[in-house]
Amino acid sequence: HAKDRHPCPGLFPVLHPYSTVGIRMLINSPSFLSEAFGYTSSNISISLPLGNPCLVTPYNNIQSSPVISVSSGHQAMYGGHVDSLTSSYCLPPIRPNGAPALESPRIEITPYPIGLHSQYNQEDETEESIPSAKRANSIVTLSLPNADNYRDPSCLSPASSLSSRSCNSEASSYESGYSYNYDNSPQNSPWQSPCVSPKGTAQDGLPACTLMNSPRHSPSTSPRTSVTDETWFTTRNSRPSSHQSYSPQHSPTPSPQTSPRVSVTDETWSVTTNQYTNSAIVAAINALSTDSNVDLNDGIPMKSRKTHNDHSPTMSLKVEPGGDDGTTIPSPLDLGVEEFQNSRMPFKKEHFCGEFLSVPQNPYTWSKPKPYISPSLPALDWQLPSCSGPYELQIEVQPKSHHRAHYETEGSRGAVKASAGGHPVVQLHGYMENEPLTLQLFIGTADDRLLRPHAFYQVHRITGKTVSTASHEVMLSNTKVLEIPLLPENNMRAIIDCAGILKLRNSDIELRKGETDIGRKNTRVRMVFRVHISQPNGRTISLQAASNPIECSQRSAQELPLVEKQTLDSFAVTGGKKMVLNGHNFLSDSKVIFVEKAPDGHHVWEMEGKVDKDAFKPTQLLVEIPPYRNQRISSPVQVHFYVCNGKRKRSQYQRFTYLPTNVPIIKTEPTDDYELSPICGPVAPGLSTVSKSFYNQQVLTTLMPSDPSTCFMGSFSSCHQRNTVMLSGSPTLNSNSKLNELSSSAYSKCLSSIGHNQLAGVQQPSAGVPIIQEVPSRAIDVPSSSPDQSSLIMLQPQVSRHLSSNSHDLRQTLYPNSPSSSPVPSNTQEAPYGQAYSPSHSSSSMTQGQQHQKTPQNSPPTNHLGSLPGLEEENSETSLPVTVKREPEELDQMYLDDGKLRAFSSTGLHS
DNA sequence: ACCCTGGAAAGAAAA
DNA sequence: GATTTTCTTTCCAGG
Repeated sequence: HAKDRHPCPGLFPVLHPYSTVGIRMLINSPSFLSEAFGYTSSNISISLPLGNPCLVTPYNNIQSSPVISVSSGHQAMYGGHVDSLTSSYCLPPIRPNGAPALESPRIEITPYPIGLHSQYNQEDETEESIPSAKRANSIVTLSLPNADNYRDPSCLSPASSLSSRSCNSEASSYESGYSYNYDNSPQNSPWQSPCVSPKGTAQDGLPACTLMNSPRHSPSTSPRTSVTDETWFTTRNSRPSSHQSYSPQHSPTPSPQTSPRVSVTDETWSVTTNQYTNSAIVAAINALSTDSNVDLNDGIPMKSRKTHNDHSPTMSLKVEPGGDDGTTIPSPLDLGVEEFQNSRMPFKKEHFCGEFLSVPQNPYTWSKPKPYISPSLPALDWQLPSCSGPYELQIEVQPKSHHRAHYETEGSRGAVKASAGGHPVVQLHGYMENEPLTLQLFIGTADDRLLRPHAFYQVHRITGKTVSTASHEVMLSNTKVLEIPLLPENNMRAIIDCAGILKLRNSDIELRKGETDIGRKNTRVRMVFRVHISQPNGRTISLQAASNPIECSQRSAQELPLVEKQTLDSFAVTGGKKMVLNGHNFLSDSKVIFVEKAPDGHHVWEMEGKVDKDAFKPTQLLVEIPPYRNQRISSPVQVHFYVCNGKRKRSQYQRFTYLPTNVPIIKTEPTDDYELSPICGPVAPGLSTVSKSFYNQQVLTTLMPSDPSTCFMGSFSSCHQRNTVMLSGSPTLNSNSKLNELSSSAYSKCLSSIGHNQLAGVQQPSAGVPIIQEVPSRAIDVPSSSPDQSSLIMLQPQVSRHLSSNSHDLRQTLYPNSPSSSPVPSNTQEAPYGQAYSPSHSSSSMTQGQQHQKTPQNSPPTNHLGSLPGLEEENSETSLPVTVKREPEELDQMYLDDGKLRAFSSTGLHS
């Protein structure tokens, strides 16, 4: 029935005729998986339009069997699978205290048609066939904006948001990658969303649960459907934002392959590579461990935005100019909805029906279990090493330090370029197989905290004659990921000329339910590249490399001083030597300020270096290193400096190390430091060593505690252990250095996951949620005094102290340009943040521990990140004093309260 | 007819 | 609470 009537069957909610099919698909399809995860992690609420009988039926079915299993499966996954994870990252030990909590997954059915509404609405708009009643329902809720993907999935009703996500990203990715199994089932789509067990088979309980929410899914799955999706998006978008190039995956056929160079066709590419699968998996994982918590459960966004409301009704689609490549089929987004439909609808329908039916029939389609087998791909906010075993993912050519991102209301501002002209280049070394891989690219943060997807920026796919590299988009959680083929024939090297950067309006993102970051002055990003390499043993090695920071705001790029290079990384405490700084936006009266900060953020010392005004150039400064405050340090002291053009025009902190005079000045210090980074990624030429090392170090400190007992307890420790086991067990990861990396990543993951959990707990207090239960307990506990929390507390305190202790000025000093202005670390990242930022003893100890484990090469001679030699050097040179930082009160607030306001207050803005 | 861009006005938010 | 600054987002216009 649906099929006949609707051009876009996928959108159509009615399932029963195919209910069986739909279920099947759910189970098998990766997309489901992801979705399932997403749901699992967060509360699952299914919103049914009561008025709609059709829908009800399907739902019922779903609920009966599949649904319940979902949660359980989830757990199973966590508990059991973790150990067996193939990839190098570690899964967060999500397992709640006892399993029981999870046991009863709940699905809430809300009376109002929230979830569906959005989709339905669109349909309505698009198609008249939908029953009026239905429409009415849906319409009511539809207010949410479309582009939710980016903006606030959270804002959307739970169902809708989920669906949207899954559709966009994971599902789509699968499509392309795996045969079109999914394509066909427009109808599934709605059901798909829910669940698929990661392992396909495995998880005992994991049957799929199907939520119907996402009408979109279906669409996305099938190429043509994509049209609908796009349509959907467009319609929904409050603004013309249309650009968001959602389309990518939508058009399976169209995909990237078009590029001349790449011989690979979509199918080849995707199929050959498991990547897609991976991405799906990743998405799933993300949903689970990461984002899902945040957005899902709350169905309706607490905060409503004006923008959203406006649009819903409008169909105005922004039309993207053309299909990506000439070859590719225009994606729905690209075409106006109508246009698209006209051109494709017929095709779609047929296709749809046919495919849909066929899917179930063809057992083989589902046969590809690989994805399921290794369901775990690291979430995007996990910290991954850039090299492992023989493999190394390297950014051969770094992007320019400035790239003006475009708004949705603008046209594209082109691809990110390299500073020397041309475009960034990424290469995977050590890969000898003949199978192409997929290089993933997303826009990550460049602040002081751990790398994670940037909430306010998205990678934007650039296409056209000038673009030589094929690519296609996938949405993972709220992050758009560009997938680029890495071909053996190209030496596993890719020229990234197909990636631009889209800026999302701060107001849109900040309204997201789980978003704690603020967009203001948070304009620096990094291009993050990932590759997942399947090993013969079934494992998957995931590598990641992040570019140098890229300033994306027009204004900042024009005004803020930027240090790209410094000729000295360290010098004797006596100072006096001149150092050349290369960068941008230097003024004749620019000042170079050296500062030393205490772990708590206080400025222990601040000194201006003499700038040689005669030698001044807009891109170069000559500064004399000032003498350190303490001429008798016995070990190197880490300080920072920044270029200041005025009150609020400061560069980021650059690292500098003062060396004891009695010790020969070895410049290797910084280098070592740099190398230390868990991310063994080599520094790309032209990189700002300083910044790079800084980042790396952060990660290191944060992520690689050698002694878990010291820093992490409870869940953390367990995580640690688990990781260790995994690592040792994995052949590929045997090298010490690798271990480090892995462990670090594992840690980070753990941390981040914790953060998420907390977040979830905080923000998603809703009792009804099954999956989240674990989260809440943990999250809530943290602030309280439970042993396990110690770890958190340690981390937290630093953070809070850090922030709180600083007066306004301090804060600024600490985080000059960085988003830091948003003192509030997202819950998710707080722990790491704290550690990373203010190296505490614990962190240092961690480092040491690391050293033991690690290869000598990696261990820096002395890396007193946390200690203040100047102050404590006397006694603590070797043995780092253990300082327990606590600010329970603040912590409590931070964790317990949600919202930025809280964070702010607790962070000491008030101070 | 577009796509890029650089500029900059108009708005919004923070100081 | 008013005013000034700073930063963001939307527009324009030229290549």
